[in-house]
Amino acid sequence: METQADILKRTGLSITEGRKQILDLFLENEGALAHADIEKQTDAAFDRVTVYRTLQTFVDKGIIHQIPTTDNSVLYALCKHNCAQGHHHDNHVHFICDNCDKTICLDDVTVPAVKLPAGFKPNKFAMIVSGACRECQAG
Amino acid sequence: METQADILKRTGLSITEGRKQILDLFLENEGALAHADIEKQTDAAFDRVTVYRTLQTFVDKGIIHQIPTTDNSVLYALCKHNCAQGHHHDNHVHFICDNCDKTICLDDVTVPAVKLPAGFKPNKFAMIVSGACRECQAG
DNA sequence: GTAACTGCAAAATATTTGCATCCTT
DNA sequence: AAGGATGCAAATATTTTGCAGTTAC
Repeated sequence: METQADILKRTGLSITEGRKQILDLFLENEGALAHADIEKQTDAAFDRVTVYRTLQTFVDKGIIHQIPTTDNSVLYALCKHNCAQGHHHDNHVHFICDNCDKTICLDDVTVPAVKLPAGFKPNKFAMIVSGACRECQAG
Repeated sequence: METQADILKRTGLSITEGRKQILDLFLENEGALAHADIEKQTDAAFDRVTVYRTLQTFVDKGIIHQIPTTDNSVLYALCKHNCAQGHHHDNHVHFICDNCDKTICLDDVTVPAVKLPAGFKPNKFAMIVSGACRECQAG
């Protein structure tokens, strides 16, 4: 399994305490993270601005990607498959739990095809399903 | 065809100049609108705050709905089918044009079914397709 | 006339930028 | 040592709230 340091090295980024910790959060979490989650889970050890810049850097390098949400908050999740720099392969379904509010990447569920009206040329597909996740369903 | 005044009357809202004009924008536009679009297209005739409150009121009344976008901006579009108050029926596909940036509700394209892993109980489905829209494709 | 709506001011929140300092390589 | 990364301050942008004045019904 690739560690945080491996990922940083592979993408040509300096290995710093902040990047390691933030990357760890993504590696440990099944769900997606918001900027606020990261501040909270790192106990505000890093400047708010550093978190912004780190997330932007990770997106640029193809380490994480932004997730579209129904409530228009900004969420990020690891790119589990091979995302080249600036070209994300993010064609899996995202699940948002109505109960615990977690956003989960269903990496194995690809977005189904859909037939568009004449004249539309599709390029990228995204799909968001909301409902009860495994934990909240079981509980 | 229902006019802006009809819609306001039907939903029990006072008919004011601002609401009529903002509603007109939605009725005239195929695409979805952002807060900034509305300010621009009304020549800032109304207070920024009024626009925020008007949009919120319309969402509450089921006249418009928020659209999830891949770049996490906030967009609104008319509810063309029957959206009861606080309960939107928004199960059609949204199309975002990579070229002209318009967001279009494909009302006739319903979100396709998808098979989720065991343990997930789906409730609502949303789908966003990006690419070239009719106009940008033709041109 | 009364309740609902609007505008203004201001607060709260979110994001970006510049620059000096510090850390990684 | 050099370039990149961080922290702080501050600028900018976005959204919310309170309240007084105005308008729709």
